[in-house]
Amino acid sequence: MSEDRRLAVLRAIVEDYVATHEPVGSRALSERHSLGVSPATIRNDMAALEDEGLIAAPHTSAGRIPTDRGYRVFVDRLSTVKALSAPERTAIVTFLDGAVDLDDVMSRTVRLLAQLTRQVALVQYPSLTRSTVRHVELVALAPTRLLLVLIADTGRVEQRVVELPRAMGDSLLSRLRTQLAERVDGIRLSEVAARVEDLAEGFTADERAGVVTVVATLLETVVERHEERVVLAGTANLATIATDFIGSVHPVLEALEEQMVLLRLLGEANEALEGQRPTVRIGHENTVEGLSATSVVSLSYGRGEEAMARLGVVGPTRMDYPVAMASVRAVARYLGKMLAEQ
Amino acid sequence: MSEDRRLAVLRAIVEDYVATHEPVGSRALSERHSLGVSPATIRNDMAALEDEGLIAAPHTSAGRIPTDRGYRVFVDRLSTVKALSAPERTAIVTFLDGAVDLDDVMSRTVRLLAQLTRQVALVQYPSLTRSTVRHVELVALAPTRLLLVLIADTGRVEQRVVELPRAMGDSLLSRLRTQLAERVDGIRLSEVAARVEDLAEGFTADERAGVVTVVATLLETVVERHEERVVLAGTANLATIATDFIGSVHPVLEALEEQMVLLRLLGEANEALEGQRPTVRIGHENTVEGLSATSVVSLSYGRGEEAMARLGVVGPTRMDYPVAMASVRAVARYLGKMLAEQ
DNA sequence: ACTGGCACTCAGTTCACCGGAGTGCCAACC
DNA sequence: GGTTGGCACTCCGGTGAACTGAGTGCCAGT
Repeated sequence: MSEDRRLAVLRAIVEDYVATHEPVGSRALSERHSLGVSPATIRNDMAALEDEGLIAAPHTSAGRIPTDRGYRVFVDRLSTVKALSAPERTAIVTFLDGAVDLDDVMSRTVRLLAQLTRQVALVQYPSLTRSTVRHVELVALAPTRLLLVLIADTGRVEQRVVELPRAMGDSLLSRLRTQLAERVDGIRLSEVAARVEDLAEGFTADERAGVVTVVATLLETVVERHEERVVLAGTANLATIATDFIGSVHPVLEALEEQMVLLRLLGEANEALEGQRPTVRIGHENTVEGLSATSVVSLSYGRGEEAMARLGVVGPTRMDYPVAMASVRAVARYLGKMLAEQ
Repeated sequence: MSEDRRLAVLRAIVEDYVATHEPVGSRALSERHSLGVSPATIRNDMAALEDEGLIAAPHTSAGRIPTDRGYRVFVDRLSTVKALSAPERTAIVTFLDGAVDLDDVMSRTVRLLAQLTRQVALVQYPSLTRSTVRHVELVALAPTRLLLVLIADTGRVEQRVVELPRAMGDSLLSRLRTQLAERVDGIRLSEVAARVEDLAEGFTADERAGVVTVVATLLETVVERHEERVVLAGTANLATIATDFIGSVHPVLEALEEQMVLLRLLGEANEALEGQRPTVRIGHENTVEGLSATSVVSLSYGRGEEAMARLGVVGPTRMDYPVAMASVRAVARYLGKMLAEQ
């Protein structure tokens, strides 16, 4: 009993099951795939695969369905990330070009990915800490109130209202503005803290209270995990495949409404981008409660070599992994390219 | 046969049906409500209500359920918008206070409303055209590239990258900045166009090309319907009540993913705020395809007298209208108050 | 090592049956 | 005239028996 054929049988089972959503039996397999052996032989292989824990039968006289471990083997050893078709690639380009600002880019990207994969898509905003400051602006709203606007080179804009302990004159404001610009424009967000900690020293005792407040707000903006924003689309795709989820769509939808959960699903952005294969987390490998029947395919995107954030799709374990992986990779690449051009 | 009692029967039917989700019969009614008459009499009333088209029987020997018209009468004539309970009111305050910026306010508001009503909640961003300009800022990104940042008094920030036909010097840039600030700071967005149309006249022929580009981008930012942003939460609540929707949740989720649809659902913000009762659109009254089995309860919110945008909830026709209306009103009021303080 | 044959298992469907909830109507009552 | 109890009728939904068919596991033969 050759190892090769057994894996071929596993692949056939995964492919058929993903296509039909029904347990697949030995006869159907021998008819639809050219395995060159009879159903009886396939049954022997299936028994072996079942012993290995790669497939399972929902009940005695039904066909087999892949287990999470079966999908794992399929993803790791039996599938290649194929390229997208030409129409799909042009779809990506036409869909994403013409976005007017970062919000627009993100929302188009997530909808595109949902449409390509027919799954729920997630896209994380470019990480603030991994980008650089394009400009920091202070706008006077009232005598004791400023608006602090931080613009990152990815196009991302963060703003905070600053309540000053006392009024700040125009001249102080413009000096502060200049000083801030000198110190942080063009600097990586992660280094901003170090650059501004002694900023107040250049000001008189009178002025310091206001300056300190501004600096504190700036640090807050830079550090905060609020930076990690994730947008999501395609929840309607959950409904069509609801039958898979044992307890209906509810727990899944619920989990997906939590930003924290989305972040955990996507995982950490890794530094090296080149040659990355999408990360696939299958079923129980996923530690988020309520999502143990789903898989996540995700990948970092970024400019050049450097990862900025992640994007991916969430779907039932019996999703079409090759398509999902190909789409995720293609979209991540194009998005990275777009952000680099900005 | 008194009109009053017939309406009391209708009210009882609506209330019971909303509570149990099951057709309600005459016996159950006489037991659970003190109508003071026997089931037989109630049956007579029910027959009359059915003739009027306010209730219907799913089949011969079942109880009755309200029709869309029945809900209409219930909402218009039989229900008052009761005040929220004290814990609910404190929940609103604690939930919304501590938001750091407008995005945060919007996302907290929509989640709050979803939680209070256990429905899908919608909140529209404060309309740009109805607010005033707090500040317009130009940030040089590159010799031929500017970032135009428009900050509205609601805290809303819009940004656009401007590609200049030729490089713009520092002095021109700062003159342009000053001129812009003079003309539009503190002005209603709707009047910005009129204020800047002749801006280029104050510049030399050389300078004009750049100025015109900036002005054009500003107008685009101000006019665009892109301004109408709607956030949504609570889609998980759809799943628990999925049984109501004939064709499952799918068409509903799909419709809710379209921004345009959300806007149509919420409707136009009306000018007068005071004493407003939430607008209720019931079942087929709703023209959006795929949502003919849902109702929408919505209301304008704003600062002082003036409406800025709308918020509301979407749910099955058999939702608890009094609760939905009360929650929508309370949240709209508090949100208006918060934005006024900014 | 592969194959055909065969007995066995078990989900899902169909069908008939029954109980219960609810109605509509009628005759009696106040 | 409005209200009530009584009663025949309808029809949904649940239960259980019988049947079908897909699929398996195993064995003996090649």
